[in-house]
Amino acid sequence: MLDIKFIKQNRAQVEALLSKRVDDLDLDKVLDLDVKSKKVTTDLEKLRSDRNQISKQIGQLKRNKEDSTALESDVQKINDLIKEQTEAATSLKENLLNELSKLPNLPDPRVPEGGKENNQVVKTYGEKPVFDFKNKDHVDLCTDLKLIDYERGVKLGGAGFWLYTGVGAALEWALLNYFCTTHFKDGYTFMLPPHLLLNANGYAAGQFPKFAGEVFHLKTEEGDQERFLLPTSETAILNVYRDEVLNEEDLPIKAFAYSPCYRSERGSSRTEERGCIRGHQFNKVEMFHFTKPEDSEAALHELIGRAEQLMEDLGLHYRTSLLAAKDASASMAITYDIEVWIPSMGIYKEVSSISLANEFQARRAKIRFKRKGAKSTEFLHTLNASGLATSRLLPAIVEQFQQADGSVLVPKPLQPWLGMEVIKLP
RNA sequence: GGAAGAGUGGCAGAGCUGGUUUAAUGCACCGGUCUUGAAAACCGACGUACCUUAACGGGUACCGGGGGUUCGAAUCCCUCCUCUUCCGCCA
Repeated sequence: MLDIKFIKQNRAQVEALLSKRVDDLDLDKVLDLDVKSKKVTTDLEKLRSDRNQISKQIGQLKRNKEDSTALESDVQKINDLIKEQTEAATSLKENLLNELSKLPNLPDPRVPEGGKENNQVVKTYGEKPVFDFKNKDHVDLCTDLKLIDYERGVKLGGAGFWLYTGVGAALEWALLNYFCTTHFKDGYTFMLPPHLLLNANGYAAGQFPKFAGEVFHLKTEEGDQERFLLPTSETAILNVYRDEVLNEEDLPIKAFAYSPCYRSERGSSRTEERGCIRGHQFNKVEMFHFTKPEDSEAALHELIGRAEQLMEDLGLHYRTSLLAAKDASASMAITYDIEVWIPSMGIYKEVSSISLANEFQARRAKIRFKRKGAKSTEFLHTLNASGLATSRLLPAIVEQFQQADGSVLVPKPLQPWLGMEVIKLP
């Protein structure tokens, strides 16, 4: 969420930046609501102040056994006004918050305008494999090698689910293990969060109300708190410190988590995304930083470097792009995507998204920190990066490393886990 | 699942028969005096958010969350959440 004060004081700048990602930008609405809301609030506080004062006088009169009925009826009148004003103030504040949370984050000046077509490739690693035989797509490869059972997966979970079996399950697990071990060794705090999150966490992360349709909601019995299945562990990690004030020396906090990601993906299934390119459940290791504002730029580069290193260790051909304003998530100031080459599709598919939110997420989740000796608190900066999403890597690995005889070479770092260098046809 | 108890400022802990308590007191932290320095002692400051003011300052809200009673709620009532202890069930 943006700071209404900042919008007020830097209107021209905010308009220039936001128009990169919003077409019909109209700041008048929020600014107007803010003025009205402040006016009503000030009036209301004055009334309350009056009431508090008179009530004290009543207390004094009562203690002295004197008559206070005149004052009591005065307060009664004030209370009627307070009731009216409270309703007005509440509704104005709600509207303001509502309008304010519709605004996306201010894009970083480096971010190109417009949509996808303006994404800038900033790095390419490796080369597209050239096959001197008829290469298969990952669905055929996974089926022939008995890595994934698509049909029985659908039997279990319905469309959009698959079942890892045998070496396939081991390969997926090896990837997750490799990533988690790497982050753990590098001093990141390992977190295994609950997969069912309270709705409050969805609001703080900005998923709700806008993207409420994209997650699985859990119907609960009356009286229970509403929960949803996490769409990414980013939602969980961000909320770990929700409503807290951290000390300067606690920062930076570098954490990572593994969880399946559950997404409803309504209306987004496409034939070219068969197999496990897009499903309702996929595995992802997520890195997260909470930093002081002055340290967030360095953290962004650390995260990009880490995600790229994992790709390079696996030997996969990929590219890194700086996303254009409209292609990136609205809460982020700047986002880089790492995309892996899927030979059968002839395109690159996202396996990591590395983003800097600045204080946008922290403001919404109320995560602050206090500098040593400082009087007041500041919002900290948050960054997140997949490191990495495995369910798209497995298809990339089998496709990029397939051999003429139908076997697949296992990337070096995974060989110890699997106990094999080649996955052969059964 | 059943029963009982409890949730107060960084921590501990009063207040909880409603109104001089603006949330006492202690500890911690911070500033100062003293000291060669430190400790001790003493003095002072010491929550968060928002509104208002050029500034000093003033105001409002917050005692787990929400709602209610009242002129007035940390204090009374309702409800939800969390924790502790005991019983039951259980991977």
